[in-house]
Amino acid sequence: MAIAEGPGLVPPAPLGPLVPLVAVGGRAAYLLTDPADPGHLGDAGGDGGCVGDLAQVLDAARELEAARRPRWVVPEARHLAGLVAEGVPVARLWDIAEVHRLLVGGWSADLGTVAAHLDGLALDGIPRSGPEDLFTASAPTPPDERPDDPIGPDGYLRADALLPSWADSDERLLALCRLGARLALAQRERLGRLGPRALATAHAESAAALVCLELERDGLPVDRTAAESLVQECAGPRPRDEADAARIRAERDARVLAHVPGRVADLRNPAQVKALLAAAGVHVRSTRKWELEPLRESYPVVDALLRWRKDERIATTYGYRWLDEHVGPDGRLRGGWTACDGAAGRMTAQAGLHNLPVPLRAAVVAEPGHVFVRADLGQIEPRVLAAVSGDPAFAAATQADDLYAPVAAKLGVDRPVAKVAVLAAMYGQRSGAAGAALADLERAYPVAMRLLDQAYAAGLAARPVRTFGGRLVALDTALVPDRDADPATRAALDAARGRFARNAVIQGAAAELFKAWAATVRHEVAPVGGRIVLALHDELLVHVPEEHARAAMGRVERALQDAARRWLGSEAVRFVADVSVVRCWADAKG
DNA sequence: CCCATGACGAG
DNA sequence: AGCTCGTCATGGGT
Repeated sequence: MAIAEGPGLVPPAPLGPLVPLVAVGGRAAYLLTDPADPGHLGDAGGDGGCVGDLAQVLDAARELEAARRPRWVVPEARHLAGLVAEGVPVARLWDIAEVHRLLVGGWSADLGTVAAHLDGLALDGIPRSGPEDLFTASAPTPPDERPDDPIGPDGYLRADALLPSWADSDERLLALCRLGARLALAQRERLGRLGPRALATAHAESAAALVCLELERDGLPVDRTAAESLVQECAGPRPRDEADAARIRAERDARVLAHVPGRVADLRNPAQVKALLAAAGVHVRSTRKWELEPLRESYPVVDALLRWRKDERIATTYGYRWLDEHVGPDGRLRGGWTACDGAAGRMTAQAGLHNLPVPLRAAVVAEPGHVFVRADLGQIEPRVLAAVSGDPAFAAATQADDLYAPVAAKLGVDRPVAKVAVLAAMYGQRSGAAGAALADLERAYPVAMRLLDQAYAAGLAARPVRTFGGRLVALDTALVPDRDADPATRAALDAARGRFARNAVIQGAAAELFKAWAATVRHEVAPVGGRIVLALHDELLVHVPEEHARAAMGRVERALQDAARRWLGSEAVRFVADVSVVRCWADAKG
């Protein structure tokens, strides 16, 4: 969880020219900085920058990208959406928002928040846009002597600084560029204090934001006809109108209700479902799936209910409406992507891209002449634990294809016992019996176990932790007991924070490695026409012309070795990926 | 109309 | 095991 101090294992990335860019409304601007002195900015009048109409600035930016490979500095990656939409393979980025999330945790990272944070101003004083109320309208406002400065007279970023209403002149767009450069340099200075690895993480997180933009641009190839027939199997035919939809819904409900004659219940209401089940002689604490699953063999009504839920899920969430809304005329399923969530820093996706029900994966099909190179990381979390803890014995175990085999041998237990023990150590199992093996684990891998214990203790005490790559995970805002909570509730919440922290240092570090891998894959497969079309925590789907499938496989594998070596700064821990070529996502072995 | 909660999908 | 996310639904509040 701590950043390794001492001699840097990771060589500092070459700085390269930083080029702040902003795009607001139909206009944009960028300014070159002096690589030797990034604080010194160019002059937009000469060759030192460009400002004006968006299309014109993008033309110049495209040339600059090809010629100089600058590191674009943007308030958030979306400012580069214009370039990305044109298919420009933007190589390097400094995403101020992503770097802020890395440095201070949480998700809020608008430019006003970043500026206030770096300038040492209270965050609750940040001016917010919106209709002025009587209070703010009557409050005295300091004289505005520098109307073209995005920082207002109160020291805060103007609420409308990135809106077309304010950023409507060359002068103001260029002032925003200068502000972006200043903030990026301040962020870099703070990252430097955390060690060289944090700077590398900042670059990788920014690259992940570019991956997200391209995922949104390219979408996931879907065979709409196949998808519709899969939906039909669960949800029935496409309803002609509202009455038809109600009829189909009633038919689906009837298949459950028929098991309990003489009773009606709204199956979408858990309380009524519980009563319905009780009437059928099934008494449960809740109607959760894991509680009902063991009963489905003995009670037909339970089996019918669980089938109903599965079909209802398709009908409501992944049905015709979902296809209509998210699958474009080009057969691509598109949703929004974010490079990190507000917790440990995993990528997130909307439009169901991160939780497609397994049956629907049969509809994810490569386009004619293309295939998918599918790759997923094997046993990623225990391997990451070995890496971030620096435990030499555990690192030795990662040399095996199956990490649990040497662990089992060392503990003198069967493999399933070793696996449960390792997972219990990482995630804090409360039930079940990993007991004796857990104690052996402490003796066999004390360094790794100590890292987990320290994270747990930090969570208990509501102290923040940092991931291996430097991401701050706050623990003083979540899972906080009420003032009048009883001791038992407090203890439960403390323990929950402990488990959360223990999980965050593993899950967060795994997310960092995954994103570094994804960014490297993006770069490596581009020359053979490959595009990442899905990123799923430990799995990548790359869409590639079939004649380049073999080459792309090799590049995906090599990207892992490169990314892991750069991320970890050594080859002490082995990371493995299962890579295969498939036409349809469902053809991949699970 | 917003928000907490239950439920469930994925990793 | 345990943790994260997004989505849809209900129901109780404002």
